[in-house]
Amino acid sequence: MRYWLMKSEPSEFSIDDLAREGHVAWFGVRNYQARNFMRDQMRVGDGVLFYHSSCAEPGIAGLAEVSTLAYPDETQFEEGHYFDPKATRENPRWFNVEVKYVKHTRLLSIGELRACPELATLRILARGNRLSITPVDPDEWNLILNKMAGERV
DNA sequence: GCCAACGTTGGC
DNA sequence: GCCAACGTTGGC
Repeated sequence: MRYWLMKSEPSEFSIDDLAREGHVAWFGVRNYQARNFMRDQMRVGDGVLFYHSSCAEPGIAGLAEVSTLAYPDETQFEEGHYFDPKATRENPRWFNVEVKYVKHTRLLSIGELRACPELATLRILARGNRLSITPVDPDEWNLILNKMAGERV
């Protein structure tokens, strides 16, 4: 069992949307590293920190769980923003898992995460990080869950 | 809107 | 296979 942090712009898809819909196909990832994480390493039941990015209050807003293995991302075959002319059904290039809602949490802002020395290793806090999907260490996961349960300092 | 940082592209 | 140019990400 592994742990992950997955970014989403709440104007596109927020934790509220996930709560309403129950689960979602994580389509549209067009970065090879992020794809490889989904395709090669994600397993059903993996824990997910749901992160709101590019918004007024960036931070971890909830918990989710990987609910399917990766399969070819349908949007690569369809006309539109995510279309990839080099992808074929025989040779798909992009994959997605599905993720299901677990719960809302209090918002752990990026500022609060940064302020915690034990979380300095969190990939999302690394300089210049842009990956939309990053692995989270078990220690980091436990610490973050504890912080969610506690009061903001 | 700015801009640093990074990934991707394509000419050579 | 190098590397400059370009596009994107995302916090501020």
